[in-house]
Order: sequence, then structure tokens, then C-alpha cells
Amino acid sequence: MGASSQSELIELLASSELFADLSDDEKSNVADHMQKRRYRANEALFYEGDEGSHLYLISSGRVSISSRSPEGREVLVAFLGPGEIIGELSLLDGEPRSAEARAVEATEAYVLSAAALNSCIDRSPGLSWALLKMLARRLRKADEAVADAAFLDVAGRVAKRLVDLAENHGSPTETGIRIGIPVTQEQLAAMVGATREGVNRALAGFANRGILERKGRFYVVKDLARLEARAT
Amino acid sequence: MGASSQSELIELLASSELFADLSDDEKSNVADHMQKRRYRANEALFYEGDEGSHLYLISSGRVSISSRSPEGREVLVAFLGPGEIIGELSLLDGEPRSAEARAVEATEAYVLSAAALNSCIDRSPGLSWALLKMLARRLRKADEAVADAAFLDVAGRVAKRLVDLAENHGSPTETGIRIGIPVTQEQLAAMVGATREGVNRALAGFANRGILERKGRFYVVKDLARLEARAT
DNA sequence: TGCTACCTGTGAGCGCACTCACAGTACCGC
DNA sequence: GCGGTACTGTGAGTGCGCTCACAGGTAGCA
Repeated sequence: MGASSQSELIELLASSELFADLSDDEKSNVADHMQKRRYRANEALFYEGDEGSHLYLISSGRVSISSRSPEGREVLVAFLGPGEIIGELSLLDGEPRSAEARAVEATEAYVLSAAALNSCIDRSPGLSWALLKMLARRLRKADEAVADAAFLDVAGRVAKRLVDLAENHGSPTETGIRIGIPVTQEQLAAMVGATREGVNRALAGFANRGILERKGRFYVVKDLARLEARAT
Repeated sequence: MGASSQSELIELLASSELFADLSDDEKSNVADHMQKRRYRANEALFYEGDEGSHLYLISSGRVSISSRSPEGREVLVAFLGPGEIIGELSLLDGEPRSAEARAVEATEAYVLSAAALNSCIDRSPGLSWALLKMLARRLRKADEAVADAAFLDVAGRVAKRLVDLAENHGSPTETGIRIGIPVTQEQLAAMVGATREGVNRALAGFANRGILERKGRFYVVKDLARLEARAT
């Protein structure tokens, strides 16, 4: 591994939620155990049921985490980008992959083996602390999603998801917050547990109340406050 | 704290998921930082929105974790008994309580402060490992629940919850697996995100297919395999 | 032994969101 | 530019699960 890609990786570690707070020594120790992999658009990183032996840190591109029903319907559990971590659960509890990870566009990721992660954890107490915080945050979100599924109607869940996307992948423009990743209504439907048609009608409702605007496959949130109000 | 209650606590730690694998020294170190508290039936341990400063280890009794919608409807996130842990999330990420904990019957619990937990984690690397495993397991379950809410109908979700209860709180009898905790249909409804009436109809369906039997407020699963099949 | 409170059981009606079907629109490759 | 493919938009019909309403049980207590 050349020096330039090494320093690129250190920078990536610094920008990630999980590794950001490690010392420089700890970071370069982690970096020494990582290997770069490339994935084409639509290529799978792993499948549901696989033995989970590695953790992935996305360097560039986007990855979707999804789980499939027996009839083939799909739930999009998450939508991840650069600096985010995939596949840590199986490393922690030894269970097989509970969902499938797939690159939605050309993607580069660094992988870390279970053994390497364990040795990094032993060596860097800060790492297990960061992992605990990350899991705690995600567990909260998951519990909230369960409650939302029970309490909110389709439009409410769509609104909530749009707020989430705007906060995590949005950039402000003069007309509103532009969500920086392309999303199809099919994908939105899989995220909120609804049908594509239902999502379409919810979006149409927001659009002609002036809350939202569609620009190709990108959406612009024009009134975040009203969108949030609809998601309560 | 007397020697007898101390050894009772050590035994409780040994039977808990989180502290079981600690060494004897580590266990007694943890035990030294815990205080016993008593709660009457229906008394709250904490409320949603509270500052979360303690972790609770249930010694006897039952505690429900629930979250409330703006309109007052309720989701039962979990139903916990002796040896189980409550309230660790707020200690890890510093956020306020995301749900309310309430004793459903007279309950005793040992509490551990955030500061004490942190010092225990620093002193016992095995503890942070156990925490990671526990959070990983719960995160999997939560993600699965999100998918279930999207894919399964009310009867399917009820079936799944009954299987869960049978596995975690059931004891085998000659007629089937008896669920050892009393549950009202209202509570079941809050667990699966449905109405009491809907749950009742699902249960009635199981009963007259011979899969389930009601004995007062206790249920007996007579055909676990068919119940599991209904929950797919 | 009844009174009371809470739980279970069930019918009727209604509405949200699903399915099905198809038209309109943007994007991509040749 | 033209054709194909994928995505968006929308109407009509249907059904699951909700609400409302009330009857029947059951357990605790005076």
C-alpha cells in the first residue's frame, strides 16, 4: 500500500464517526489492517445469511442495507455514504448477516477483519467506547422507527424520512434544502414500509402544498418546519 | 449493606446477561457500586425525557418499557424480568430517556450510576465487550421488528410475539408451553402495534385452530410449530 | 354473595392504504 | 434525434384493520 493511499485512509478514518476520536497512533494501527476493495454499481458487498467476517468503511459511493421478505418485498434498513460503517453487528455477536449490503453506485470501501478489529479494540479502549455510542444511537433510531410504524400514516413516515435525508445528506440552496442523493420512489417506499404508489401520492400532497419539489430524482425540501410537523 | 444481601447481589450479577462473564473480583467491584431500590406495582422507574443517570438491574418483579404517542397511544418496547438491564442507552450516549420504565408488579432493582459504570468499564474490559454484544443483539431484534411491521399482518405479529414470549418466559407442561407472565390483550396490542380488538380476533383464530389456549390471563402455546409458521 | 372494576369477545361500519392497470415523462445509449 | 427503459403520476376497486358500541366473563373485595 503506497504512502499516498495510506494518508488518504487516515483522513477517511478521521472523518468517520467510529474512528474519528482515536489518536494518530491508533488510527495508523487500524489503517495498517485495512484493505481497499472496489464494487461496481449494483454489486453486493454481502448477502443475508452470509458468515460475517469483515467490517466495511465506505470511502466513496453509496451502499444500501436491505432485508427481503419471503415474497420478495424489500425493506431498506439504511442508506450509507463515505465515512460510514457497515457490517459491524456480525463481528460483535458472531451471528450471520441479517441483511444484504449492495453498492447503489460505484463504491470503494476499506475492509477490516474480525480478528483485526478485536486486536484494535484491545489496543484502543476509545474504539469500544465509540462503538458503544454508535450502537446506542442506532438502537434509539430503530426503536423510534418501530413506534413510527405503529403511529404514523404513510405520509407521516415519508415526511419523517425526508427530514432525515435532508439532515444527513442535504445542502442548503436559495430555494430550500436539496437532498444530495438521488432517490427513487420505489426506494423511498422500501424505506418507510409502503408501496411506491402510496409514496407517490404522499409526495404529490407535499408538492402541491409547496413543501417539497422534485428535480429529476433529487428532491428539494422547501419548508422543513411543515415537513417536520407532518411527521409528528 | 450486609454480607447476605451482598452475596445475593453477586448471584444476581452472575445470572444476568451483562455481568455474567465478569471475574469474581470484577463482580464484587460492580456490586460495591450498586444500591437496592424498591418499586410498587405501577410505579415508574423513570419517564420519557428524563435525564438518564442510572442503569437498573432487575432483581425481582417485572418492568415494562414503553413509549407514548402524542395522542396517548402506547407502544410496549420491552417486558423485562430478573437479571435484565434497563436504562443503559442514556448512560452510553448521554441523551435523555427515550421511553418510560414502569414496574408492572412489585419490583426490586439495583441501580448503578453513570460514573460508576464508566469506572467499571475502564477496569473491566470484559464489561464493554458484554455491552457491545447485548446492544448488537437488541439492534438486530429492533431491525427485525421494523421489517415485521411492514411485512406481517396483525395475526402474524401476534404469533411472532407469542413465540417470543414462549421462548423467553415459557415453561413446558403436558398440554404445551405455558407463558409464565400474565399478559392482557391490551398489552399484547401495544407490543405489536395494533388494537386490542384486532389482537383478540387473532387470538380467537389461533384458539379455535387448537394452536393456543387461554387460562385466565395466562396463555398456553399448544402448537409452537404452527405458531411459528404463522409468523413468517 | 353480591358489587364493582377490569378484562375478553364480537358485530357493524368505515377509511386508509393496498393492488391492478395504464398513461405520461425523463433519462440513456446508439 | 430516436427508441427503449426506467421512473413518475393517477384512477378505480378492494380489503385489512381501525373505531365504535355493547354484551359476556372473571377476579377481587366488602
